[in-house]
Amino acid sequence: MTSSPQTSAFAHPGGAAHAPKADMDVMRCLVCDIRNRSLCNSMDEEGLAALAHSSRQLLLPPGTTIVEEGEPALAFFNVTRGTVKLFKSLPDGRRQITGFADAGQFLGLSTAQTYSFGAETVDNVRLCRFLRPQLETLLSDYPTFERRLLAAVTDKLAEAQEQMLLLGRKTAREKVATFLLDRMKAFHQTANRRQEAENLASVPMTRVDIADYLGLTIETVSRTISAFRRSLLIASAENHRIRILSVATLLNIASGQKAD
Amino acid sequence: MTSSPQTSAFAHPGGAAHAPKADMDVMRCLVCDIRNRSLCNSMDEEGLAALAHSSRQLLLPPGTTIVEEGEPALAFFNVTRGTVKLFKSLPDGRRQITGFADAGQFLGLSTAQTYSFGAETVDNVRLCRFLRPQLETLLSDYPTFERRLLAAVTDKLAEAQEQMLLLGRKTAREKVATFLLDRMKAFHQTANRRQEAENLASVPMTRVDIADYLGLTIETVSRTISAFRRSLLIASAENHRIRILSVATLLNIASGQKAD
DNA sequence: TTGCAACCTTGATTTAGATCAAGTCTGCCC
DNA sequence: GGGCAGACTTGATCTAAATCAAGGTTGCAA
Repeated sequence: MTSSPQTSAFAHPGGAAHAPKADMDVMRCLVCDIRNRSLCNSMDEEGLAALAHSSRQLLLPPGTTIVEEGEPALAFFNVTRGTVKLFKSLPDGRRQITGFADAGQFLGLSTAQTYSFGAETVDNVRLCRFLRPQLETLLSDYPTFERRLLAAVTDKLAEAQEQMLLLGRKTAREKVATFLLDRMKAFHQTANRRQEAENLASVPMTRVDIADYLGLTIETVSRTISAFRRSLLIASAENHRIRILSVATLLNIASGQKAD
Repeated sequence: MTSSPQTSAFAHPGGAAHAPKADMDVMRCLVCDIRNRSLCNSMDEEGLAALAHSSRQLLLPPGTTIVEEGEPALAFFNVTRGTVKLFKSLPDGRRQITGFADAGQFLGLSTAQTYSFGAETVDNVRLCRFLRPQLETLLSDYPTFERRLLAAVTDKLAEAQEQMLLLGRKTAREKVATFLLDRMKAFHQTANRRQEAENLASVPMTRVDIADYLGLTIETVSRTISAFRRSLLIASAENHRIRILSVATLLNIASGQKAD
């Protein structure tokens, strides 16, 4: 059910950017291309230098374990490229993906000693790792950063509630329609040139991941996507993308009005 | 599906405690019996006075609307007695209860202009209402309070992820077992005398609410509880309580090991 | 003390989605 | 360019939980 983890964010020193330490490091956050869509947009220039100083950048291939369920919660992460999946599992292996963190999203918060969830890269991922003590210093030193994090966690909670509505009360058809629209929104938010993103959804994850995210089986996901394609609501595009041909119809389906 | 709201937390001035304003109000938080199990335990004596000053206490009967989906997010609440249900709905009336807030829990956070969820009392509820500007002042003036809120929201997010696992991947039997154990934990945390709470779960909500919380129908909830009762895993107790006769077995069931 | 409304339980039947079972497609390594 | 592995699709069948359909309980109000 889970693709086999190949490496870990901790046992992967080679993954860190091997740029000349001193000078480059002060600049990293200042020149970050997705800074404005992340937590880091709460920082002034001095704060950005502090962020760069408090974190290390990691480059990870697909299938890499970032966080392991039950392991000590040592770090906090900010995704700056690619997509990460977060999940929880039952002892017998059943798995629920609780969310996908795309560029600009954070992960790894925990008040417990250990992580209550796992996290793994979906594709090639770049992220900034903050060790806990350093994160806490940042929160204390930069109140605007802390306020921004509070807002970000509040948003994540609202997202989680939306996903509970999906998991508990939506049909397979409604779930898949919602998912495709969400992936379109995610692509809009991370794509650099807006034009090319028009009506495109980024779907770098496998059917297994989609099924584990929507509380379905891979067969049901596949059948439902095929049905949408047959109805000309969507079409395949290159690079793990899907083109949404009728946003309006999909919106209707996603919210329970059964238009086809 | 929803019990008809009778009143609202805003159109209910009579619900506020009608104690002599000045003196009593400074004391309210200082003498609060569940303070230590809530956000407010982050405050020193001066902070408690500020809390009392920034909030109003409300007493609300069962079925009262506290927060309405889509309405302006004007206030933040701290439950100090009773149980509140939080939910989201689809246009056709399908509903998902995303959580129950018992005494000591907060509700009403939002970064948007409007609430993305509804909230309604389950039984007789006492809560403290903070208007937004006043909450923001508190967060700025009392960094320990803000840090405590961040931790509380982080915990809520972890809870939400656990609930997604339940909704997406657990069977009806596993869902109900998990629910009963959670209600036992909730009762332990809010009961004043620990002894009497031993193995008791507080279940003030109806079957409709339980079904909407677990993503099931009322019939399935009823049948599953009946089956547990027949297997002597649980027994009814007075006052909307259920006695858990075998915590260990229920724990096994809840986590997917199918012991009966 | 009776009547009613809200809530809950139990049984019979149906069904959406799971499971079981073949294929097909894609890209990649030799 | 042939073979193979991993990912995806499609069809046939099964089943857990939904739906449909009665009743039974409880507590309150007249």
